[in-house]
Amino acid sequence: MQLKRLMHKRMPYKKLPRNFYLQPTLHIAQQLIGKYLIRRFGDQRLIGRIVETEAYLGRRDPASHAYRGISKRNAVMFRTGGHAYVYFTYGMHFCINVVTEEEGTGHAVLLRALEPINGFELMMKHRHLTPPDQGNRRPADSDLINLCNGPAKLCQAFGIDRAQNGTDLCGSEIWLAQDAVPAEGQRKSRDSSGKGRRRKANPQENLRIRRSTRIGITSGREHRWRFYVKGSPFVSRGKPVER
DNA sequence: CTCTGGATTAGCT
DNA sequence: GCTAATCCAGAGC
Repeated sequence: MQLKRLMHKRMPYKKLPRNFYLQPTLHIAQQLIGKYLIRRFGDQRLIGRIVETEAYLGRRDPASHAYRGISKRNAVMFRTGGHAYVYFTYGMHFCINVVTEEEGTGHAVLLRALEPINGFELMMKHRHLTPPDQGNRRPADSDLINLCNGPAKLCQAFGIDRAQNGTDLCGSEIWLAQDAVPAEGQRKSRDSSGKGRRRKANPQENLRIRRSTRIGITSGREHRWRFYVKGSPFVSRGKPVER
């Protein structure tokens, strides 16, 4: 399989503003599909396109770390939307959430998988996938697919750990972005061809977004609060809980 | 204080 | 398909 879409074309990215993160969490979880996680790392940028998310709805969600209220571990979840909640799990892994909605709600969206867009070599190095003597070779497709296809994998690839917990995503270390598309009024074409086909500036227009139950949830009735791109080879391998 | 199991992954059968 | 690896938050006593 040729992963030609991995060739990174220079494209302007627009950082998502604070207001984006203050919308309803389920809406954000879906809207994040197709957007980008970007980390400034030294003099380069690691970029991944989000292909899988899960919503966690604070105090009313038994599967959420915020279910039992604020604590030392989850305090960042209760900040205002647009912060990064990074937690440590299974004794060795980190996962990153985007905190959403108003301060005090404890809502968040887990980033579960990314399509690597830029910075493969550094991602591979972080993931310990770089063969020592083959630095300049093009990575194998299987390695690219394995870089960010899980919540802990993408954190490792992006070098995200405890130190990034609480990072303001409206800052300049880690942020989320969308493709910068021309505003409606600035389009060149007048489209007077009579077709009447109005093309909307929608970054998700070519994506087949599906939803399912969340992965790895074993307590309570599970909700269909997971969103992913159908058919993407970059989605994680976890299985939805069906019960 | 001790105990349990987890928003996971890699490696093996 | 199964499970070890390895920390620690939260629960229970």
